[in-house]
Amino acid sequence: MISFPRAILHLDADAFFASCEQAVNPALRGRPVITGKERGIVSAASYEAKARGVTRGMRLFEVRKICPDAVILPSDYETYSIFSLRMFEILRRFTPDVEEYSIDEAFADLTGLRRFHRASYESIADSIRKTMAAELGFTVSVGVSLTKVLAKIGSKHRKPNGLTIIGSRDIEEHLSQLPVGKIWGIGPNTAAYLAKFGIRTALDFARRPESFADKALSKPYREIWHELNGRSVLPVITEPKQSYQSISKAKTFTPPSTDREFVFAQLAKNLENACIKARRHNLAAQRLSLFLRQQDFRDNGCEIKLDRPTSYPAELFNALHEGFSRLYRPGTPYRQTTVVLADLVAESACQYTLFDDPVRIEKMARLYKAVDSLSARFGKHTVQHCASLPTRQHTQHAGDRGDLSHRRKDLIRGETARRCLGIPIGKIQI
DNA sequence: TCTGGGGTCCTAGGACCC
DNA sequence: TCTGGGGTCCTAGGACCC
Repeated sequence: MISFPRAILHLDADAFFASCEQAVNPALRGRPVITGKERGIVSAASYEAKARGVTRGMRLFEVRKICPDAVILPSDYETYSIFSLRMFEILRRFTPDVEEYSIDEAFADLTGLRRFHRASYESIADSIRKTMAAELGFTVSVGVSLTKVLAKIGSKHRKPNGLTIIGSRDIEEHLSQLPVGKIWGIGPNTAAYLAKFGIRTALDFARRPESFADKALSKPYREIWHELNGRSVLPVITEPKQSYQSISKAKTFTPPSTDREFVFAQLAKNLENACIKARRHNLAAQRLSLFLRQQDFRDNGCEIKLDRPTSYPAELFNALHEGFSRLYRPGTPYRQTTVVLADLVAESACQYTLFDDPVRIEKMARLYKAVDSLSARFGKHTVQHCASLPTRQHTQHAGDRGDLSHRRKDLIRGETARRCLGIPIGKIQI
């Protein structure tokens, strides 16, 4: 248990995706910018758009009504990833202890660095904020406190371009304003549960005795309770994420379909995509899960244990088909399919069992190596399995576009982002 | 918040074993 | 056969995050 007071910083980019778009294209600055065109709902909205009433998750036709001059763009993850990397790099100039929490958020441990920087924690945080704004071309919001949970409350307190320090004497004041459901890690279910005990605000929660936390709550919530009381129990995780526990691919289609072949093709395509990602990370799955979501949003799924870890669709189609047949009900309209590759292990760690056919497996490995290199040159799904072909017929929506002009555009945009930040041109893997 | 896509972690309970 | 206690492993499902 860490016993001396810590200074944990949380940094949150303001309207990150929209800000990146404005940073690469100065003509968009000062204008309402929205990303998420490919999904039909708002992923991110610039502050100009938010001022006009645009919110996250809003449907785009609605946006066009309330904000006809909105610039609506498809998401461009390569550009966002480049800005994200630069953001973490800037933070590491101030402290080596950085946790890359998500594409637009980071935690950092500043404890003990006042002497090194000859500055208070507040002015270190302020320098970080200002450096970000100067070098990225958009603002971030920052919170500093004794724990991760409190730092996160701080960064949310004032946005955009905010800096909030929550010292031990300020904790109560901040918590008394905050509904318990707004705390990081407490969702609607837990908020409703806590309400049964008369807990409405974060302060109500923090004030309950430890015996309450021990008796009534599970581990994640006990940890939050400690953190709210200024005791740091959640570490800043500085090791970069190496691997995945699972890889999933999902796709919603509108309108919902009752066509067996079409629904299976969607599933098969998800499987191919999940496998491509697994191979890129040199991972192989020992378990395959699939889910079908009906029109009414009910899910049913099943799970299949695999005989041997694999990332080759050809080896998985039998299992996929078997699972699908178990789940599929004729006449039921489905709107989404999902594939999950789980129990992932490093490919290099895979051993042949007595029952495997090494020759066949080697052949398959060579085949997929060829498929992957063709895709690298000519684009994803240059080579595709027959079973996933029937997705082509009615999904002409954005996202399924295969034409080269989009790809060309993406490349150009990626280069623009690099030039913006002075990064050498080269392929980035997301 | 009427709902897109991609993840993580925790717990309860059953199976099985000594 | 009313019959302890304890451990491990696995799975289903819940809850939450961005």
